[in-house]
Amino acid sequence: MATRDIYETNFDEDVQTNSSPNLCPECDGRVTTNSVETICEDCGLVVDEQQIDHGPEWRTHDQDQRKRTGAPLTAARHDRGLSTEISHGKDANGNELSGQKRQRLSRMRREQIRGRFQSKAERNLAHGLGDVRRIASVLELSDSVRDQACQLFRSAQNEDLLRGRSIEAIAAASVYGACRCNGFSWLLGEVSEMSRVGESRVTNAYKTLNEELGLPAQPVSPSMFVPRLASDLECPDEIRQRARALAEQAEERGVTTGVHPAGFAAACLYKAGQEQGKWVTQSDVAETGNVTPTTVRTHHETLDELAV
DNA sequence: ACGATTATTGCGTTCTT
DNA sequence: AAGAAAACAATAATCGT
Repeated sequence: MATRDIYETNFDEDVQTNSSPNLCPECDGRVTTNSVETICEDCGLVVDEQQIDHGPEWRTHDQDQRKRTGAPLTAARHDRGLSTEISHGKDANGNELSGQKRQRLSRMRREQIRGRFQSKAERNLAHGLGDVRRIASVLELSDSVRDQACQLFRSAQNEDLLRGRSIEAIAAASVYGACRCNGFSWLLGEVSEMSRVGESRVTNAYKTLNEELGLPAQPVSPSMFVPRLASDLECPDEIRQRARALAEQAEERGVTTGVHPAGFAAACLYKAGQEQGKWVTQSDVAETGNVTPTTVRTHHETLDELAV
């Protein structure tokens, strides 16, 4: 049951939009398509961007599934890596084999290795996608974002990014990456809390994910964080919108780089409240934003300077 | 509760080996 | 190229009003 669940996919109309041109419109150079975007090899121009839609990989995976013949291998491979090797050339007594038998043995060896490899990969995949789905449901992400996270995990596995890392770390990083690419305000620490691995592992995993896959990820901005804090505080719409405007102004002037988005968003909500007569205290917004009143004060000052 | 001052943490850079 | 370390910015803690 879990298996069926894992292999479900959204094969909607948005998958087959990859009618990417073969030549770069700028310099007529060759273009290559990686898992995220299509770029020109000569000038580096991004010809086509995919929104973390790794549809083609589904297809190849499906083809692999169909190509594999014989009984289901799933439950059959519990060898824990202690696997059988089929040797070359000689039989068990060291005698030479006939050509026909050598051919058969060669074929068997090929099949066995292939089956072993696939079962390992699929175990990882099933485990990882399970984690992805679990974390995504805890964070109450939409199905489309969750599926993007699943695609990210598949890409990570295809790119051989799992070796040396734990599956759960990659899974959490995939979820976080999907959040970042869709403008969600979950922080890495919050996502990693949902997994059973340390935050540093998830950080590492996300870092390599970002580098190797070239995610179109944008940093969590304070303005993105305002709605979340506002709903936690049950804030009036008017103040929320004003706070968001404040945050966007500050971002445009470039004073929010490097600051904790929650801290700055909290300061914006505080200032918006002040403008409408007192609404909440510094410590209140600070608490819901998981920052200290000191941080709120600091950013409140910079907001005041901006308004002058 | 807010403001000011000091302490701590985290993180990108730089310097070594 | 990988690791250590000095330096800086952001955040937290503490105290005073």
